[in-house]
Amino acid sequence: MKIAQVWIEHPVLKLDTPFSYLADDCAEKGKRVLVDFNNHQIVGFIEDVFEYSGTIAQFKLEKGFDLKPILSVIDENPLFNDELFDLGKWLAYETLSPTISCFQAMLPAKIKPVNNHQKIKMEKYVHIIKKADLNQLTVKRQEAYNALQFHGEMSLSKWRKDFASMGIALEKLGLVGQFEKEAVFKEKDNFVLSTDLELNIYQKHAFDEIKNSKEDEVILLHGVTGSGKTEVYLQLAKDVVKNQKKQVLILVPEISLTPQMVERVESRFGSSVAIYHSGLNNQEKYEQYQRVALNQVDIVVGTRSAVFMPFHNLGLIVLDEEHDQSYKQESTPQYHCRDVAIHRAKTFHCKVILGSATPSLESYSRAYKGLYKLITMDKRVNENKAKCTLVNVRDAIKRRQNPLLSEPLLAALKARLLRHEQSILLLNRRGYTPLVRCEGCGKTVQCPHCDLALSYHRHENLLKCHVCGYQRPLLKQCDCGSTHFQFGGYGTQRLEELIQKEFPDARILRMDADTTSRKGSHEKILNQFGKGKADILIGTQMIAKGLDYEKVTLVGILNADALLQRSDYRSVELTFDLIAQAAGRSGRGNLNGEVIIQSYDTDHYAITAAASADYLRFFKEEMHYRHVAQYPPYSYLISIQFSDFNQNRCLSQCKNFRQRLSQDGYKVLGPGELLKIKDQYRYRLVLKGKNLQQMRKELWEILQEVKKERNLSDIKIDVNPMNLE
DNA sequence: AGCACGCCGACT
DNA sequence: GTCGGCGTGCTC
Repeated sequence: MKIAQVWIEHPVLKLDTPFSYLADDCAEKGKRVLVDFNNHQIVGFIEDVFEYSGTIAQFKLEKGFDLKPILSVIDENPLFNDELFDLGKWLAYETLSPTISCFQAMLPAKIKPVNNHQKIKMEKYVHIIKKADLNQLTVKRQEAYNALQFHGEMSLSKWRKDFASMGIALEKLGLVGQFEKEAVFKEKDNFVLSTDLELNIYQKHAFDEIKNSKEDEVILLHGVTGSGKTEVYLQLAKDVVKNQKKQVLILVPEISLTPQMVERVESRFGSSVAIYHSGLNNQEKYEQYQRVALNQVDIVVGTRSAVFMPFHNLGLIVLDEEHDQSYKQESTPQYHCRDVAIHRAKTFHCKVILGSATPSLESYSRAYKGLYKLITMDKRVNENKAKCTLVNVRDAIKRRQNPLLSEPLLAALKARLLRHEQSILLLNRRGYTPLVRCEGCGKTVQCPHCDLALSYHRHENLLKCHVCGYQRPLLKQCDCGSTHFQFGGYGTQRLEELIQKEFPDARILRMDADTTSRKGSHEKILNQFGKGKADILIGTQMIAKGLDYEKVTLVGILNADALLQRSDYRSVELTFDLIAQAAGRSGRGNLNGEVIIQSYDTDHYAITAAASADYLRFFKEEMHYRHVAQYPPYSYLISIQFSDFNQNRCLSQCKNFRQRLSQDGYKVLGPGELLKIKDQYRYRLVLKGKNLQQMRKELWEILQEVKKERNLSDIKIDVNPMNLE
């Protein structure tokens, strides 16, 4: 008899092990199955199938549990080949997360091995089921019959449209029958194809260097904003597709997968492109996934999860804006897209290009050490550079100017309005005011579920928690009896109001989590701005990246050092990235750009280096601090976070866990108390050491033991966490 | 996480 | 007598 090892999605998967079921011949590695588990029908994923020579009774004697049969095998063909299967197993160990969660993350929603699996959309088709004697048909019916015979099959809708009543007649005669088929992606055919742009000498140099590099090399392409990296990617991609007959994967952050970008790739490669991003619905994602699985596309452009596409023969991976935070998945499995890309490239023996104007310190230091090949492009294509002005907010306040809109910024805005040019203002805080304080008792209004202040949103007259989403109306009276509240700080809503007051005629668009909550509203706002329907775009960090509008000649960064005040070891790097990226939005066209940076601290190297677009200076300064504190890239971190509504249990389990760690070759920081979120108390340990493999191995072994215990607080592991706030 | 099993209190 | 309270333990 055959026994299948099946991964299931169930809380007992805390012990990350597959369960055994009695299998039939259809059962095969990589297929989904329906099984009975504790009187529940659930979906599982087959790890492997093996022959067992004994009986069920003998099996029970040997292993101590009964064997139930697989109820049904869901898939006709395995969802994974060996490469993808191994990738999933590798990912589970790499991120120390449940194997089934990795398989789930790798597949589009329609075919995830989850319990409430979805229906795949079917479409009706017609084909000939009985050969006709043409002489017995009218001329019109013959036409319809011949057309169908020529095509073999036709979608029912096209059949009905083209041959209406004749079609129905043929069906009634029993000559033509309907059948169902999976809906497939309808290819567009109206591509406006364009040819390659001519590369300048810097682009040509980069192109040649990459083309001539070793087969499985990782290349860091450090190119300033506007240096024309995309054109280099596209021409390399074309080379791989045309000359090597292999596929290319281009990964981009969510935010930069704009219609402009899609258009650009499609104009080069036409219908052989698959686009994969969060804007697609589940059916569309499934269709794109199938196109890749069936080897129908040469190029995939997609966000993080596209790194798991079922390629057959991958020839190149491009990871654009490689420093971008959105490449890290913040829910289980907490993988970094870059790590997966590099791992897959190794199995396919293909090159990886990491591109960025502000590379992550990890990547740049590896390139610096020679582990990656470093290629630099430091000239903008249009050769002009934005003029950068630093405004010290302290001085502005002394001169009785508005701390949010200093005189130089107001003057610059006014000038753009007069010249009909556009401006972008970045304020990394949404809402009206981030703080509401009672004047009677002096308390700030807190979220009842989190250790955080509620933000005031004036349009809806609501107080909102930006972490858990809790909201309530602003009460007229505080518990202490006072009816006076003080509104502190500035959010994007208040900024919008302020600017409208200053410039009553200006057309303003605001883009933040509040105005983009509905699907597609993001694109809508950008589209309007792109078409020149607004003069000023106000937004949070979501407007800092990727936008490329010719008419934008002013970028204002209003609270440049807000991020610096965070305690996180990465906050300086984030500040630099944000400012450098935002500044890169100005003067993309032929007009000269200007950037105004307002900050309390105008001497901090993250701000001055970003203002002068000096990555290397920033890199050296920041590496010095990382070295002193032994933070990445000088060490590796693993965060172990405990959360529980019971504070004592949470803390004691955290402490217990710490006891188990040998601290051999690494340090343990903590338990550190984190802010309460959604009524969950949180404590965290952080491992810090140079030997990641060894830390991971020990942690894996401890987790195997710990997870056998009952009444466990929730444990979340993050290998190489991107933030430690 | 569910859900059965089990052993004690107050009810038609 | 028995209905049901929720502590405990198990799931191929």
